[in-house]
Amino acid sequence: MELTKTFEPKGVESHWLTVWEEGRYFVADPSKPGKAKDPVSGDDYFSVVIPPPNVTGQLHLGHALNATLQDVIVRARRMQGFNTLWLVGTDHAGIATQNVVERELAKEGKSRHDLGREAFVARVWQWRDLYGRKIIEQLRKLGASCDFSRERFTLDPGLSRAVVTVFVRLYREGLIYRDRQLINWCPRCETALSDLEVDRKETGPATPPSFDEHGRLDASKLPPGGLLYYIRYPLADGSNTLTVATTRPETMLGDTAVAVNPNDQRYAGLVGRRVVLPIIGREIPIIADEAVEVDFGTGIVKVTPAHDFVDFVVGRRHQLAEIVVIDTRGRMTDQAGPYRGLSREQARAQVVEELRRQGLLERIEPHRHALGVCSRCETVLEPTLSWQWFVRVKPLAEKAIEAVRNGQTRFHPKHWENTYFAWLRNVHDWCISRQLWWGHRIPAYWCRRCGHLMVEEKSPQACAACNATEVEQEEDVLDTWFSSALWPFSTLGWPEQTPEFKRYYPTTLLVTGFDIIFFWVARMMMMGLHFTGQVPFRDVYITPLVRDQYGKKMTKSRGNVVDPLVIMETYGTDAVRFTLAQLAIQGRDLILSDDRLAASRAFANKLWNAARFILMNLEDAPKPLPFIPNEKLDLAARWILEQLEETIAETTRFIDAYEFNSAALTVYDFAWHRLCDWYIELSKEPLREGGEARVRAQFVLVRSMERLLRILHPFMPFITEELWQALRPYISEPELARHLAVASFPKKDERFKLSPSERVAMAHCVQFAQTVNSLRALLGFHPGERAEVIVRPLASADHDKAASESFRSEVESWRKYAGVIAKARIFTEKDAPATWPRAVPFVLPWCELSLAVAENFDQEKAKRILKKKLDEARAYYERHSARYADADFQAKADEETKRETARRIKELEEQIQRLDALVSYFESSVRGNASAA
RNA sequence: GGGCGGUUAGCUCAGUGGAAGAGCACCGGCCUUACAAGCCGGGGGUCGCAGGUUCGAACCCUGCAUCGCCCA
Repeated sequence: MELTKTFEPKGVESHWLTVWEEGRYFVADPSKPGKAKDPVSGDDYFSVVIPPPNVTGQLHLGHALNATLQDVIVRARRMQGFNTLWLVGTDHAGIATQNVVERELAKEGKSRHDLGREAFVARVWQWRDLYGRKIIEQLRKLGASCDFSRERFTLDPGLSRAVVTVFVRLYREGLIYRDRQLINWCPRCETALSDLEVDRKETGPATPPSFDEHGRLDASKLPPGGLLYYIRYPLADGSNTLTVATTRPETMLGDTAVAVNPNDQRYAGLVGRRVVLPIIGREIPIIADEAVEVDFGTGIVKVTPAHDFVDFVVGRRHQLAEIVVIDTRGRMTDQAGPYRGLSREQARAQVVEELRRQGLLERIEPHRHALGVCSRCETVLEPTLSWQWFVRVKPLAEKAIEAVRNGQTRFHPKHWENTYFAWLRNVHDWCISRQLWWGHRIPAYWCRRCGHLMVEEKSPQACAACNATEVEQEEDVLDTWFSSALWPFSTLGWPEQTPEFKRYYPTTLLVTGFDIIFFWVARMMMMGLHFTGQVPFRDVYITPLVRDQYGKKMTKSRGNVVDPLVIMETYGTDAVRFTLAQLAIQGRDLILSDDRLAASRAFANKLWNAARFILMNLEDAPKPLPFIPNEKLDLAARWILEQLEETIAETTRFIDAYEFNSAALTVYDFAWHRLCDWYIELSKEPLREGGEARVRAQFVLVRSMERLLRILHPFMPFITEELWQALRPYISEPELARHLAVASFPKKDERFKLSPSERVAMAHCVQFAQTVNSLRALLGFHPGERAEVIVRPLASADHDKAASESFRSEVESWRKYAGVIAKARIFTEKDAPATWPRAVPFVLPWCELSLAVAENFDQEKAKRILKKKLDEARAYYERHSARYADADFQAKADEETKRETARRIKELEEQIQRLDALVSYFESSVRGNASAA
């Protein structure tokens, strides 16, 4: 099989997507037993539900990261033999989707009201069917091995049924109630929002506005916040005025009291008196309430119960009237007197003008505060008094806290559980009704005749109270997150006891971002525990946040959003995935840069070429290759195979611990720096040699590469599948899988290993070769030029004949290899040529070597190198011997450490002694023979 | 105001108690027939600051500084 000279990802990727799909490899089968078992839970399955992206979504880097990490685990588990399900789908994203379709309609000059509810909802479905699967397609392209046959959507019949079941049960248990309260309201979306859908936007301090010559204000230039207005309220007895401070002067029209803090000595005498509300002329009381901050403004505040959360609470405490002056579209109501019909903004400008005209505007100050805005459209929210449905969260939260506290569900990294706990401990009731058309319509029914309320799974035929048949359903729909909270079990068929639900619940893992801990994780936990009695997932892995190369969060407004599809196109999907995995460090943000992506692309290319080299050398090989046991292999072969098995074990450990970065690095290091840099180079000789040597090398290369491809497959599925297919005919394995995607994940094979002394020998070999290479470069050898080196034991070992013999035989075992890597002929003293030209000596902790050099080599340079090494060795020696001489160290350090330190000191002593001798030799021999011996 | 996280080489980051590491960037030498998206070398860090614990601290504790995030 011929491979191109460089890796071309494009065709490869789409090809394997099709093949995997046709093989139905990712379709879960609940009836099959798993071939692996989790050592802790005992589960033979592995299931993950994707955090549902919303239907309006496009794949962004956050999704790409999230999906990549899920896919790494899922592919690994599938290969390990677990019965694996990765369930995929989308949520209906009530507000966002409705907005999209409303904008479409607006282009046709229509509003949703023109169509009516039914036609509008039909239109949204149409939109969803056309465009709503885009993100799923993008996930496929990324190589995500989801079970696309089980794709779910929160508005599917099954999931909708789960929503109704849950709603009715919670209502009957008293955990859902209806109430008229002040809630967050978006006047643009015209719906209620939950606390979590409110963004806080820091505002101000802004520049106070200027009035024109007519005393008018330009409403369009008035900032939405950032100002504090001081307004005088005359006392009802006309004796004086009080000054109140507010950020929202237009709400004064709805004031029903003025308040001070009961502990505020300044105003103690005021409480119980009355003021006249300017413009409106209403008399309102002065009350005392703890909620008033003494330091805010003048310490006297206006109270508008219908338009401010604090004031609402104060108002209920003091039984104040709740006067609504702003309606659901942000327009002033009839209660706003002269300002009725104006927008909030216009009303503000006019109220301020009027107060000024009447001399009641004391001053306007710049002021810093936070404005609540809609997380969807950034419109400034209007706290609004209305009837809504709420979930009583506290009782549910307690169980959710406990399940994490006792370890039934674990967070990775662990510290995120603090965020989870903090939120659940302070949780408020959840406003779940939305005044939208797109979503799950609340299963509550009203009798038109007597007003009786019925919450039922199915529309009642008649009123349970008066038997009238005119029954109508609640108009509101549920918060999208209400249905997402059920996702881990509603997608599996609950409330039915489906095979999927029985087989795959509780799910094994949830992978998501920290910003979603409240929206999803906490709510899924609450609902899961309440309705199934079990946690919805055992592990929660919190992904890092993706930032751009300047460390900035990617946002549309900054314009620094990187489109994953673009970089997939540029670098190849495997490279993007590998980069993301490599940078996914627990507890840290992920900064993506072109450099990293390029490095991953280079890695893919490196693999490609390594495989190409191997394949080039398999033309004469039998299919499959015969298995060769450890004993029949030479040292280098056994070394690389042992390294391979270590790499397999380590990578598996890191994947199990969700340490994706370390897993990726481990594989990378083995592939590049050991397999490619060492073994492939070492294999060239036996391959050339032919015969048994060639056959053995072929076996080792194929084994190393194909097992490497298996552990790398979860990270880089496409290139590994492509290369593995090419190698597959040569693999000898009973019941070998047709494709890598479903091949077995390797387990550490203990048969391939070195003895301890061989391990030391190879470590020496590596160090020796690196030293020779380093000297070659420093002394200006041409890369193609062959070096000649003598290696001998350090002086102290010289006298011991046995030691000297074992030294010689060790060198014998690896000198061929070091010779290849360092392009050198290596001699021991025994076989060194009798006449030796000029040479540069060098000393390692366990040997001495000298490198033959040309007549005119740079002696000064050689001396500098030696001196530098000598200084380093001395510094270490000083540090170690000082430590070793310390009485406390002798008394308190453990034996192992002492032994090791003593050994190093001895080693360093010898090295220094030899180096020192060599340096002085150099110094004394002006132009003498440098072959110090 | 409360909490969490970071601060290690020019950049991005590994490294949870016993000789400071990787990738990229930089410098030098090489097209050595798998790979120039490559090969072989090299330089570069009082591990934010100050105390403490310890025989021994990048690592544990305290305080401070600074950057970022979350909550109120």
